[in-house]
This record gives sequence, C-alpha cells and structure tokens, in this order.
Amino acid sequence: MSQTLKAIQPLKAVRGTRDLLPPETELWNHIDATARRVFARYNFGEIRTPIFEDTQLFARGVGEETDIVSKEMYTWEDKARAQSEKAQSLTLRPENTAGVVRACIEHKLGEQGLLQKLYYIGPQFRRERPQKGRYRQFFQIGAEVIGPPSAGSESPLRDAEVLEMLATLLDELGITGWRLLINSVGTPQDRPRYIATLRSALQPVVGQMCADCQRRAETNPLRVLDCKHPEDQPIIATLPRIWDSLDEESRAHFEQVCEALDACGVPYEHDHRLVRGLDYYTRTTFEFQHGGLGAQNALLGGGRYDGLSEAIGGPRAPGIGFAIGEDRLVLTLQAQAETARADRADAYIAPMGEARNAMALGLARELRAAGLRVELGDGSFRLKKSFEIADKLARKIAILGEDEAASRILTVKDFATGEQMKVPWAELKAHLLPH
RNA sequence: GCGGCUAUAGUUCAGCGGCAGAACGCCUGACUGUGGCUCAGGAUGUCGUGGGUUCGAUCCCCACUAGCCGCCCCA
Repeated sequence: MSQTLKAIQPLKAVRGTRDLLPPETELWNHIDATARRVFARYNFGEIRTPIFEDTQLFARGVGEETDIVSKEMYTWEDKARAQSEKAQSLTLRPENTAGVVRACIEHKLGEQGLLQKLYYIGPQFRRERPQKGRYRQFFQIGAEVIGPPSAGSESPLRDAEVLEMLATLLDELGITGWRLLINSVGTPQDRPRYIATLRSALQPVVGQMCADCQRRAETNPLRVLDCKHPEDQPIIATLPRIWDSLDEESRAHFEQVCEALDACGVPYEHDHRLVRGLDYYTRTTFEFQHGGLGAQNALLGGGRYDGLSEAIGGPRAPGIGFAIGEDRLVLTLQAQAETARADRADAYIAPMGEARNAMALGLARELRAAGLRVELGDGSFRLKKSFEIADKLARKIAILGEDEAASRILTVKDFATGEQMKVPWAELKAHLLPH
C-alpha cells in the first residue's frame, strides 16, 4: 500500500461566515449584556423567532422587489417526508422584523390592546459579497414596538422613545462620534409620487452627472441622492425633496418626532436624502452612522412600518423598529479600544513536581468555589516555565512546592509589584481577591 | 452578481525564473525553586489550491478559492 502523498485539504468556514474566538467573544457578550440591560429599562421583553421561515413571509413582508428578497436569500425546497406532506419553500431569515411581526399575529399578541415591545439578538443570513462589516451570517440586535393603533402604536412619541433608547445604548457601550440621521418617507402613496417627481426633475440635468448617476437615474432614482461625487453635489442640492411630496399628516408626525428628540436632548440631523429602506418602511426612517466602517457606515438602521402586519395577513398593527449590525458595533468598539487589555486570571497555581498535582487541583477547586478565576499549571513544568506562563495569564502566582505542601503556607508573588510573600492556605482566598 | 487589489513562518510583512528571509512571537541555555530586562543559540514553511509555460516556478500565464476595496444594496 502506498501512502497518499497529498494531504487532505482542511475544511474551512464557508465564505462570508467566520468563527468568533476569545477574547473577542467577551466583547460580544458585553454588547449583548449591555443591550439587554438597556432594553429592560424601557420595559422590552425578549423574543426568539425561528432562524428559518416560510419563504412567503419575506416575499410578502420585506418585498418581492427588494434586493434582499430577489437575490440575497438562502432559500431551499424542504423535502416532503410523507405522501400527505408537500414540499415547502423555506428561507434562512435575512432580517428579523418580518418574523417578529408574524409571531405577534400568530400569537395574537396585540389583541390584549397593549403595545408589544420586543427585542431580539441573533444571526441573520444574506448571500451578499462579503466585505469588512458585511458577512453572509451576521448578527443583529433589534427591537420592535408594535400594536393596535388604540395602544398608541402610531404616536410619534414611540419613534422618539426608540431613538432616545438607541442613543442611550450607544452611549453606554462607549461608542463615540455617532451621527443620527432621520427622515420621513411618508405613506406608501407618497413614495411613488416622489419617485415620479424626481425622475422628471432629473431628466434635464442627468446628462451632466457622473456615469453612476446616469445609470441610477434609470434603475433607481432614489440612489442618485446618495451619490458621493463632489461634482454632482450642486445638482443634487437642486433636486426636489421627498418632504415636498409628503401629506400634511406625515409632516406633522415627523415634526413631533423632532420636537420630542429636541426635548430630551438627543442630537440628530434631518437628512432629506435618507430615502432608502425596505419596502415596508413608512414615515420615519433613521440610521445611526459611524466613520471607520468603510462603505458600510451604517451602524444601525430602522424605521416605521405601519402596513407590514396587514401585508402578511394580520390586523392593522403599526410599528417601529430597528436593527443594529452587531458585527459593525464590534468593529467600531475594537477600533476605539486602543489597548484591549486582556484581563488576567486572579491566580496561577504552580505545583512543583507531579506529586503536587492532586493537591493543586484541590486548592484550585477551593479558590474557584470562592469565585476566583484560577489557572492551574502542571507539576511537570520547571518553575521558570511556570513563571513565564503565569506572567502572561494571571495577576499572581501561587507556588505549591514540597515545603509549601508540608507547612500549608504558600509562596505568592504579585506580578505587578514584584512583591513576594508567604500566605497561609486559609488566607489565600482573601489574599488573591482583586482589590 | 460586476470591477480592482491581495494571498510567503504562529503574527505582521520583505523577497527572487535556480539553497526560503526579517521583525515580533515560540523553544533551549546563561540562571538546580523565580517571570518581566539582557545576552547566546535553535526551530519555524506543502510560498492559498489546481493546471500550464520552462531544464527548473514561490516568482511568469490561466482557472479556482478566500480576504480586502469599490459598485449594487444593506445592519
């Protein structure tokens, strides 16, 4: 038998997915915990919806024509297992709002007449070209406020409260330099009217614009507003604004959102160009931006979706929500943290000689039971090696050699001060506590 | 999905059609139970994968894969 010379090709995480490893996972947990804490103060409860749903939910909810639905979904035909069962088209959720609204309808959550305030944390899936801050499996932290109009779900106060909560969350996470952009896209009737107005306004001037804009003017005129070419800016400034296509009610609604934000001191900018969004957005749309994320400068986005519930077969249940790109939050925080100083264990126990191993485990068990974070070495290590490892992992080293085992008085050295002392076994717990 | 750039040691990156390199990290010793600083020594590796050109390819060419940047779109 001849050996196969070619090594087996190791499998890798699939494109656009990745492993999150320590110590980065600690940051993720910190973000999750902070979000949960803040949401709890605003009386939100957690919802966990399935990671895959009937494809129809997204087709009807998010919109058949959106890029997400038309080309970015992971969809498959679930096999029928029995004669009576028919194959069903399923899709990994590309976003979570539709799932939450579906759950609200399914469990008749709105029918107690109360506002539903729900948050979620979890993976979403879109088959896009991966980039920094853009992955095929990515994580969103989101929340929705939804309910019957009688519960006040349409009130601009809800919009403002959600935005104020987000400002609080970003501040508590220590994100500095964020910008809040808000706008109103009006009712489902306003937007097509505006697009028509925009098209005719572009007609005479589009010839002087960049090649991208000439293409956009045909395919998606709203995108012209986002053009970054400096030469195009004077022209863009002259284009009609969606504000002028809004009805009186939508304008009043928006003005009340701004008023409430002013009252609580949340800074924002009314960005007339923020007209993007999924099909279900109505009235308020918003985005928190942060530099340093390249083309993916949106840290989170959201808006009002007054017609979504009805679009997927539910009762009238206006709502507002947002989704935070957790991957982007992590990138931002990592860029901000100059020295992400890995925190150390409280103690490293260095048994001297394998005969001391058993006793060392007993000591570690005792200290860990007291809540201390303990790294346990090995008796086969030379003391020098123990020191080298301990200096990387722990604040202090506790040496358990023959003398120490006999006298039950350990040698403890503090790496920060270089101070070394003898500490009786019984006093170790107190001695090793971080101060 | 389209366009561009990139892929070499654990990491960050040099390099050249003919022996595979640096820094940091790692290992050993100076120092029998004392880390950090210093000094001496040592090991790094299918040069992303597959094919082609060539006497010879890590280098040139093609394809694929992955990452990054931009487009599209979005968190």
